Amino acid sequence: MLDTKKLRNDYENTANKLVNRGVKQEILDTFIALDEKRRKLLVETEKLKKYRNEVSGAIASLKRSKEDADSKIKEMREVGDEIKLKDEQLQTIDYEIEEIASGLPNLPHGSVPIGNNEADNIEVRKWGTPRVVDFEVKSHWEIAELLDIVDFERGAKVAGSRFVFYKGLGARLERAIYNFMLDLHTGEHGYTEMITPILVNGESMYGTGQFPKFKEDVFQIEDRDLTLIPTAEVPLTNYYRNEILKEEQLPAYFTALSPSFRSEAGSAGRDTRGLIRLHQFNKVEMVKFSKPENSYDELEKMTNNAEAVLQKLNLPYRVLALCTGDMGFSAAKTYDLEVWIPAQDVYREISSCSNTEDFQARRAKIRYRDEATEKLAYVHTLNGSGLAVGRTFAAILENYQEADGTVKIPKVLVPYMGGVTEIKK
RNA sequence: GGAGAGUUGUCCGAGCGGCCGAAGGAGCAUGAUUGGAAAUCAUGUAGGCGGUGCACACUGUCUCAAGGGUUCGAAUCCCUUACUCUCCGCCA
Repeated sequence: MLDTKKLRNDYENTANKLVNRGVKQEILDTFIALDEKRRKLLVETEKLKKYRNEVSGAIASLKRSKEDADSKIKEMREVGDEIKLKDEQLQTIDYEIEEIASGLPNLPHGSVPIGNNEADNIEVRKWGTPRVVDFEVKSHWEIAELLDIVDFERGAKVAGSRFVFYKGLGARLERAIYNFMLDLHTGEHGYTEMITPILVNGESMYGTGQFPKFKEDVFQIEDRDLTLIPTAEVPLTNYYRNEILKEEQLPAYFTALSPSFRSEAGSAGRDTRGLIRLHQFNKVEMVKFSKPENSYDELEKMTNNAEAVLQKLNLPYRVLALCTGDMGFSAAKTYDLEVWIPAQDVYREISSCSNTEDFQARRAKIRYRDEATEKLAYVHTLNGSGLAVGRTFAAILENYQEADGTVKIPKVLVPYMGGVTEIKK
């Protein structure tokens, strides 16, 4: 949730930034008008309530001294009706305000490049050199089918399109990849491993910003307030929802492997083949809770943590700073990691690391007690993939393929593969 | 799934329809004491949304799981939902 006071107190500037992120000016104007209306009504209502409280007190003392209070009670009946009426009006306005406010995206950090779409993202750095080979590289799905380690057809039969079976050494490789990632983050980067609920309630989805705006992007359980998580960011960030943390608990680092479910509505025809865009995929997620003054350092560190995975796997990648037009709803700043996919001759997103500042914390009411000021303040929350496992699997197949389709296992994964050094036909 | 008990502040815990934003304790903060600490004593210690004010602040209102209801007035009575615990059933 945006701090809507910013809109009230610094309208010009804030509105500008929001318009840059695609919010319509009229919506903001409506918001301001409603906000003013609300405060006026609130003052009126509270005056009435004050009066009621005073008279109720008087009635109480009359009753105690056994005096007659009937006329006052009668009057208060009318005041009560009036209060009820105004409260209802207020509730309607509150609802309208909430509807607008909950749909407003986060404000970009000052360091975020201004731009409209992914073409305006800035490459921050590049790591590794794509391998030069003297044979025609195959796509990862060709390799996977050749080696019989991913079964796309039966995935479609059993569940539907965009679902797969990993099979044999394929399943083993997937498992090796995420165990490697988890060990790295817990062992060297200081994260606490979690296994989270995979179904969460609507309040959690609201807390991280998926609801109410992005309901059509997820799978929901019929007739129950349960949604399949689109990312472990949701349960991990909501872990501390409605809580007040002690300052010494910060920063807190969590990591979790989980399947992630995305309905991918609207992306029909894109990446229909292979492992890039599935309805269900594994992802190792990193989430941090930080004091506001440290959150941007934490973002850099988290991004480095994700990069470490790619470096140890020796997969070429680049880091992008997303521009204002390409960032997600909740983010104040985002770095995307893109891994080299040789068959398509492109870099493809494999991780996204964001600082949401207090945007999610405000929605999810995650605060801490600042010991210096003794005041409560919202924590900053960060999330990043460390990494998307399926896409890592695809990148390994493509970058480690031999002319005959054999795939060498990256050195760091061999122990996780029980000593297997290559997957061949 | 059935029956019962519960959910109060940072935590534990009391609470009669009005004098309850809420006893008591713990924790924390400040001060006294001490060479210093422990112990002891004293004082203070919720948040949301508004209003006035440059600000320190002052002030109104709301909040006792959530949402409704009864009432002049609800932590307290009624209803619904969620969660926790105990017993039974079922189950990996």
